[in-house]
Amino acid sequence: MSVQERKQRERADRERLIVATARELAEQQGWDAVTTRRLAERIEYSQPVLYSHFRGKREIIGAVALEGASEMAVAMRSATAAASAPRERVAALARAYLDFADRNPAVYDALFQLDGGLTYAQEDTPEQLKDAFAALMETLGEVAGDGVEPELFTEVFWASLHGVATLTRSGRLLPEDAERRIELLVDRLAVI
Amino acid sequence: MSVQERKQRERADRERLIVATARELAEQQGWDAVTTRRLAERIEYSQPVLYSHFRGKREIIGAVALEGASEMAVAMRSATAAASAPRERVAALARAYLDFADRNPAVYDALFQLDGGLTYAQEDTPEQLKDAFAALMETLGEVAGDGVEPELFTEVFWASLHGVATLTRSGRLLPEDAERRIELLVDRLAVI
DNA sequence: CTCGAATGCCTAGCGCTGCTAGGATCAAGC
DNA sequence: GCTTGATCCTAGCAGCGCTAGGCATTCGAG
Repeated sequence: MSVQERKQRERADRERLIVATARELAEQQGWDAVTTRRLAERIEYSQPVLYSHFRGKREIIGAVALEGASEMAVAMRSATAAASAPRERVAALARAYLDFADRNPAVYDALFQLDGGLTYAQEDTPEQLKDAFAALMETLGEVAGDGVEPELFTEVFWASLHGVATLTRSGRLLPEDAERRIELLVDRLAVI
Repeated sequence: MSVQERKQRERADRERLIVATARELAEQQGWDAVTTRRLAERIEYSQPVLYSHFRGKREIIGAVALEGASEMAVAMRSATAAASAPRERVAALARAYLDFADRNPAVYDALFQLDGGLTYAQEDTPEQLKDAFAALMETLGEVAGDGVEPELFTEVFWASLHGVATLTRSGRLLPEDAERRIELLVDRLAVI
């Protein structure tokens, strides 16, 4: 039995290596540079090995996305934990969100721009994604305002942050006014 | 001279044909299906002809984007012209924006998701893009609220709409609550 | 201990992509 | 009538995601 266990462990290790390497490569040179050939070379296996772990490139993106969702949830919760007043918590959340997108563009793309084969906003949505949304809602739910469902409010706030994040990174918004945009969003959307 | 003029005219016609065909193909089957081979076949010329008009696929996407920007500006202006009260104008604008994104997903991608080699928010930004932003600002500038620059407010509102548009289309937001999201955004962001 | 079965991995290759070099064809100008 | 230049095509390059097929190695049964 011990031999089988070792093999399973090694296989799991290799799978983690694939995901970590894909992520690293994507952060360094963008997702376009993450080709199955380059990825295989970096993990020092042949291409077909990738397909014994994942159905294809899409699933590898999905794996990076799930990893990123967990990290993002942690980042947002720890940012909001430090603030006590609701308004400051929301601002801290918004900053944490945009900061994560800024520091981990490839992970952010895997999560919200690319097709990682994941389902969102459904029952079979992966736990990591549900939890990241839950992390948003924990802070945003209490500033939704009367008669507005926390879910709906969270979606709208999230969409706004997402718009700012993506338009900024693609050069469609200039980064200079980032902080002022956050302030405006928080002040207008959140009901204190 | 007349011969040369005819040739120039034919060349311009062919360029329009390329852009129109690329757009059509993208709307029908997505941008991934717009390959230089397929595009060349549809316009009944060989591949290299495309490169005598555009530097590459990216520039073709950019051309579709510029065309789309003009149409979007028209759509937004005609939608807001019908409404008299500021609040209704803003709501009409938001609906027109999201409606355009919904009806012309490939064009919207060319404009705001893909790399069409265009510059945004700069001096050398193409007129069509500046004008589309101007169309937004015409309506949004008057509900920015005291002490908030119309430009900044327009950017934030636009980013929010963009977030809703992209997250909805990629299945990350469910389309059912679309109208309620619009109402919430308008009510909270716009200062009447 | 031996031998067939199963596993793990690699080489090679398919059909596709964006893009380009080089040659054929045809019209314009002297 | 010949040359020159523009126009367009065929053919091909390197790289892409993905997979078929075969070679070792390891495992389990006799």
